Formats: sequence, C-alpha cells, structure tokens
Amino acid sequence: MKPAARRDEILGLLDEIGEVTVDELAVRFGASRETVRRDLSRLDAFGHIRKFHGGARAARPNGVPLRETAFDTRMNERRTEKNAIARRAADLFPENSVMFIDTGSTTIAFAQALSKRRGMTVITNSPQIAGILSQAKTNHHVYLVGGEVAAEGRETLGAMAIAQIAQFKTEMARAMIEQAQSITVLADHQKLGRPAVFQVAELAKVARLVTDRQPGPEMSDALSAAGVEVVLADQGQS
Amino acid sequence: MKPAARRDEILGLLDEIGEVTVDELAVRFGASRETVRRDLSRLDAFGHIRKFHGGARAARPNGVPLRETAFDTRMNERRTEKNAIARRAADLFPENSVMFIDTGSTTIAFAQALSKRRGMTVITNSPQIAGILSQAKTNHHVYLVGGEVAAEGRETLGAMAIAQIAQFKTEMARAMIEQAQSITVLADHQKLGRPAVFQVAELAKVARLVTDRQPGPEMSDALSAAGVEVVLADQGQS
DNA sequence: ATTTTTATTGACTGATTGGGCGGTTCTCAC
DNA sequence: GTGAGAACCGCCCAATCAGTCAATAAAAAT
Repeated sequence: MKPAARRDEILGLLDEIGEVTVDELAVRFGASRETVRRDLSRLDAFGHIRKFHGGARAARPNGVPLRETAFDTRMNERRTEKNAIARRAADLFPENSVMFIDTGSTTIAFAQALSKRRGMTVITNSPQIAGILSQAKTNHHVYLVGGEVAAEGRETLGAMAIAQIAQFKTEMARAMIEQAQSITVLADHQKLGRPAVFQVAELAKVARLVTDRQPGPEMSDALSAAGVEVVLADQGQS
Repeated sequence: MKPAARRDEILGLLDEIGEVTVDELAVRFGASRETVRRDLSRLDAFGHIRKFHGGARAARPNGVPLRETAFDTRMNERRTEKNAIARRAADLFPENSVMFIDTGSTTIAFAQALSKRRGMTVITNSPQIAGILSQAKTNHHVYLVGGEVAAEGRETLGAMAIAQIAQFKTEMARAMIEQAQSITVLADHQKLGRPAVFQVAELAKVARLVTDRQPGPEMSDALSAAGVEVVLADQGQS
C-alpha cells in the first residue's frame, strides 16, 4: 500500500468515526506504530487532524481540505535537509529577537524550529507561520501582515494572472527586505543551484546564508566576494 | 477515555450545570481523584473554570464565554444549529458581494457555507476564515486584516489577561462595524439568551439577524422595534 | 542500464506524559 | 479549637512520543 493512499484512508476514517488510535491503524494497515505515528504527525502538521496521546481525532472545524494538497507534499520534499537548515538557522537568533519571516516551505520549517525557542517577536505574511508560532506555548508575539490571501486552488487563473501574483509576492518580499537590518537566506543545495534565489535580495545585502552543503566554486566566490557568511547545517546535528 | 476528551466533557458539564465536585467526576470517568484534580487545575490555569474546595464551577466573568480558546470543541457543539444558520445566512448574499466577516465559531461555519458560492470578496480578521475561502476553488477574493495573532495555547495567561484580550477583540469588532453598510448577525438561540451579543453592535445598526429559533417575546419586541429583520434557519433545509 | 539521489520504513534510544499511591499540610464545618 | 476530608507534594510505573539510525524501495539522472 502506498503511503499517500494510507494517509488518505486515515483521513477518510476520521471523517467517518472522528477518532482513531495508533494501534488500531497499525493493525489495519499492517504497518508499524512508528509509521502510523509518522502519518499522523504529518497530517497534524498541516492541520488536517489533531493528535492526542495514543491517537488522533478529526480537526474538521478548520475547513481544511480532506486530502493532502499539492503544497503538503511539496512541503515534505527534502524534509530532512530543510529541517537541518531550519534548526541551524533558528540557533542563529538570540531569544527575544525581532524578525520578519517570508512565506515558503523552508521558512515554515524554520518557524517550526523557532517555535521551540522563547519570546520571539515575529512579523510574517504567512498565516501558516503565524499559526505555528502563535500556537506554540512559548510566549511569542506574532504579527500577521494583512493583504490578499493567494488562492491555493484557484484553477481558473491563467498563466498571466499567476505571473502577476508571483510579481506581487516578489514586491512584497522586496519591501520586507528594505526594512530589514540584516538578512539571512535559507536555501537547500538544490535551490542554490538555480540563480532565482537572489532575484529578490541583492547578494550584497545578504548577511548570512544557511544551507546544507558547500556551494559550488563559482557560487562560493560570489558569496565571499559579497561578504556573505555561509552557515553550513549538518543534518546530523541539532 | 482520552484526557483531552475528558477535559472537554468537564467543560461541557460545567456549561450545563455550572458546578461539579471532584468525587462526582472521578466516579463518572472512572479515574482517580488525583487525575480529576489535575484536570481541574489545568483548566483553571487556562482561566476556563474556577476551582474551589472539593470541586469547580464555571468561571464566566462578564460575558467572557466559557471556552474562549478550546476552539475546536466549541466548534463542535451546537454544530447542526450553527450549520443551519450558516447556510441560511450564506443564501442572503448575492454572488460577488463584498463583506466583512469577524472571527468566531459560528462565522467559521458561515465561511464554509459561503465558500461553496462564487466570486465573493471577503475581508476578515480570521486566518482560519481566510484559509477556508481561499482554498475553495470558487474564485473568491480574500483579504486578511493584519495584526497581532492571539496565542491559542499560551498557558501562562491568567484569567485577567484573557479578559483583556476579549476586550481587545470587542474593540476590533466595533471598528469593523463602523465601516459596514449593513450588518447581519449570526447567533444560535442559546447565544441570543445572553445579552452579550449586542454589546458589540447597537441593535439599531443591525439590519438582519439569522438564528435557529424564534427569540423570546421581549427580545422579539426589541428586535422589531429596532427594525431588525429576523431570518429563521430551519435545520432540515439546505 | 547503471548509478545516484531521494523517500519510506522499522527498530532503537532517551525524554515526556498520564495516571496512581501514600504521606503531609491545609480548609472548613461544627 | 478540632477533626474529617480535601489539596498538595514527591515519587512511582507504564505507555507514548520525538529523534536518530541503517536498510530498503522507488525515482531520477546519467
């Protein structure tokens, strides 16, 4: 049985009976408890369900769609690298820092890592990041920037409109950067390969880059020329 | 029985009968007094209830609802009524309407109902509502109002701080209302019993009230005197 | 077709949590 | 006051959970 199908079935079950236990599911799927728990954690992380000790129950109130969205899966790609980068980056900021966090799957991982620390003041344009940090019981202050919420499933939009939205996002990010004292970029090695990362921020304005592998030679040269501190996240390290 | 469910049930009981004793609960749940006391202490710390010697009673200061933070549970109670109201209310607005939707468990149900229609422009202060409407594939435009995101699980907050937050929310709602051309209030019959609903909006400014039962005689008089149109939602109807 | 990268899984570890037990201290009613 | 019951405290055990590891399966790249 494919993992995606399994998670789908879990959602279906929860939709019907509202509550399941880990053991129950483990038996049903013939999988280990660990696997089941991982599924549940993953679904919980996206607000589809709500875990409790020993199982999970439906969290339908949110109106979150019942199946995994494309964004969910995207989020889980290169998860270990992202987590490593995110944790490493979270360590870079002292407690009670004030920071701006942009939208993105890597920054969501970052927000999760950050939520375990205390007393951060975070301004963000991502409702999801705001949710993660405000639900953590570690006394953060979270400010959500208002604006139009981009539709995840707006199928009818043409390429044109999508490009416009992308453009708007870019400008928003640029505006944030204008205000920032110091910029830290988070990017995994794959993203670093493409030049797109630095369309938003000029290299010269970036103070730090957190990534998971040593960048290629030319990139390294450019980085050191611009005075960017490269922070390497070891995937094994906390 | 799961701890979370147990605590939920305690809240439900207190909502009904207003007062419980430790022994009573211990018997009901088949748990030890210790466990019950721990539950009560925890709920007290959240400001949901107030402990006294041998038991606890509902801590309802002034108009502060019993369950301000246990949103998911609150969402589940009176679900059918809320859904009926929400669906009925959604029918009141023509397509391509522009509206402002405040936070709240009833309005979330409303947003869900609304998401099935098309082309609405919605301004809201609730990230959850924004999420619901933006994920629907029915071409809505959603604008999220920025601001501090209230912590859901900030355990350290006492009843005092919670009351303050409630106050802030009230003021925000008032400001929205200032700007509105026409106000529609959604409230189930239980809420209508309490005067708190109209602390925020003067009756005179309300154009419509959508509810599930005919209000009591005095309330009815006040409503018609203020020229409020009462819309009744039949629970069986779509 | 083969090699490399990525994703998934089950097992293992230490850390948390839920719940119970018993003794001491505190409350309240008499 | 005084005593019975209740709250509080530290300690216990069992179950669960988060995190890490290596092995495998799947997918992508060459």
